Amino acid sequence: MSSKQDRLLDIYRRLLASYGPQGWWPAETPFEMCVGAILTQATAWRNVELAIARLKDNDLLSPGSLMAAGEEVLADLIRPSGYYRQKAARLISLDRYILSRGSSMDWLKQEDPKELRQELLAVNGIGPETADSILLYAGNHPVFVVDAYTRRILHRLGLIQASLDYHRIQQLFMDQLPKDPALYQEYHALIVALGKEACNPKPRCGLCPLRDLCPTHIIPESTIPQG
DNA sequence: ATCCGGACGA
DNA sequence: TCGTCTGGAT
Repeated sequence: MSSKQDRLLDIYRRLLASYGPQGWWPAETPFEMCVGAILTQATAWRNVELAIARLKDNDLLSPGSLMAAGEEVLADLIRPSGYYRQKAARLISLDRYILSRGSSMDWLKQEDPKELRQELLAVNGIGPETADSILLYAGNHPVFVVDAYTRRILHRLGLIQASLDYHRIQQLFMDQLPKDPALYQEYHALIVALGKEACNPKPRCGLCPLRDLCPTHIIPESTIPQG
């Protein structure tokens, strides 16, 4: 029987059964993963793919190459991913940091994730979600990634207040789930799948595999909370 | 018009 | 806490 303790694991099993393994992160190298993490900030992945393809065409997906290209060239290439001036500056900050640590990027998997997190957060353009994404998907560290979908979905499921902060939402997952990076990688990806397919800002509960355990879908439409 | 796999500065 | 950054898809 499922108690309150393993509800998140139960939700995970349902999402996996409905959507299948997502196989995240879609990148060929750790460096490409980090670049994607910056480019996808508040941006649909579809647009990020265009930007990454353009970088790849110009051989700019290796450490050092972004800095060498220069901010303006970079901005022009990543234009389809939006926020292109900000993100060009952020990619250069990222590249500088990676060069300072070693371009093989082995350190990302080998060093203490708590120390790495502090360093990442000190880089311009890397906030909590981006830092944790890099730790989880490029470093294979057991750090759960929280994004806007995660907060919205948990709130609609009645599991948290909409105002609960990043760290506490992260703790909720990490307290209830085994510290397994493969599990965290798949779970976050499945949450994003649910957020895209069904749990939109205007929820499409008819498509939702969790609707039978969600209090939101039985509320009349006019009173559905918009948070 | 609305919404995207946020972060930063005021 | 809020305004801003920006293009692309629906």
